[in-house]
Amino acid sequence: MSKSASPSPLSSASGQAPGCPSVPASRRPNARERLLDAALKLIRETGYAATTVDALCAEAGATKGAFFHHFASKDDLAVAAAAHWSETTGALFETAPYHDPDDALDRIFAYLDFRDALLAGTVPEFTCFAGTMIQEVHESAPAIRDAAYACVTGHAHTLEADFAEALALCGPPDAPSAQSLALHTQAVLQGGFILAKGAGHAGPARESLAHLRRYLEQLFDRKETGHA
Amino acid sequence: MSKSASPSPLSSASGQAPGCPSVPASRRPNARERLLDAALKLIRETGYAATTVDALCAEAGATKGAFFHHFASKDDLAVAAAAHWSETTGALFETAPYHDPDDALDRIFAYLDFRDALLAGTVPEFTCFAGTMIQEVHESAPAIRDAAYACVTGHAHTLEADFAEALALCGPPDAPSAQSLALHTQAVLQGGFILAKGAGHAGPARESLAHLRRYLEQLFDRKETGHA
DNA sequence: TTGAACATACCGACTGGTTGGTATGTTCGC
DNA sequence: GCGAACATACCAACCAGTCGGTATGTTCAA
Repeated sequence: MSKSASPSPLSSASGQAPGCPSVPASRRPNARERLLDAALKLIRETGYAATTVDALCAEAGATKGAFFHHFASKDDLAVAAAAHWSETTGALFETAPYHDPDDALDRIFAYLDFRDALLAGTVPEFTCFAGTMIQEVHESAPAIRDAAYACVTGHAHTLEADFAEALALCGPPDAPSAQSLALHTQAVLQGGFILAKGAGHAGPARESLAHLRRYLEQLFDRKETGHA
Repeated sequence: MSKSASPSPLSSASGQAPGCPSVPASRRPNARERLLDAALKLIRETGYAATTVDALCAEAGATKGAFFHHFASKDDLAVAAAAHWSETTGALFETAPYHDPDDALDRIFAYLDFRDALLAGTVPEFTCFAGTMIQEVHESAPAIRDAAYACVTGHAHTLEADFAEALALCGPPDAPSAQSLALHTQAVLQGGFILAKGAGHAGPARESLAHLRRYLEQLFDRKETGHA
């Protein structure tokens, strides 16, 4: 995907240590959910291979027994976490206000504004879980790679209708396809995330997003509108 | 960076098993060099954390003793491998023919052609060693992250002069900086690599490169030239 | 020219801590 | 009292890193 997170909605895994007496661990949202949230957090911070099952359990306030009760293996958790990521970010994007404008092109630029606004907080908070996993396991764990890539293409797909509509209204005759544009949008975001990780801040991601905005403004011959 | 590799020049690590009688291991390019080549290959295939020192040694036809004779730690090798990557790809790009055209903008489009031509072979052969490492270690190993990010920015820097010249000749009045354009170029490449890893082939990377070309054509008001 | 002193490059068995995964309970809602 | 949801104890494989040793120079004083 490329779905990134605003600090709050996606950083929900509690770091509560096992043994904390206030709330019995088994009474909080079930261990499966907590383990999935922990996976999103830790894997975005340190990558898949470097995230151990023990660390996942500690972060989630669960035990190994709970882990292997819900997931057949670490890889199995990764696949489930990809689905979890799609759900979480899917909800975030579905209810976001960038769908409001009547004009398709306005919605696209509003989407870019929204993505820019998500570039807040620390690097692991706004970068993409799916992109991180794809890069790490693409050769070694096809099941995880496919699940993570489906997050990306799935999210890109939600942009296609707007691109198609904008293309029909004011696209140039030799325009690329809506699908290609939607995927390129995600590629720019993913690339921006990598540079942001290298730089240690969102700066490069913001700049690439601005270039993408300019590209689309030129492509659709819209020179104003954007506020970013 | 974002330097990627043509199959041949960057896939040089020999997989010769230890004990192969034809050429005594100690007579081939020294163990340090072989270990660095092995690092480029294996880390691009399976990532940094999942690449073990033993696997590196096996790939290089070296022993653990040789490994820790030349490198203080696995992290130390990663930093050295980043420098090695910069040297290897630096030589590839320096001697590439895209510098030939007299016009700066022509050189930029020739660079894009060259990058497109590098998108051959298998995914691990054309993707970027530096980008892979940045994503994995950005939070956990600052020294490696910085070394890898320096590969990217260093390569981007080699494009800045051409962008500056093109900007001066035919850039729009409100154009972005040469530095920002050079960095965005790398972001698009990196993002394309991630999608390519997810898809299992270079297709998405090629498409994003085509979008980048179109962006630059529009920005510099050059509608022909490109062949891609 | 020789040979002691030192340096570099490499070898591979070993270690102690870690890892993913298992085996065997316990708890509790129904 | 039964099965899902956990917990605890444990294990074999694996991992990065160590260490004593060898082979092959290089340096330089006698």
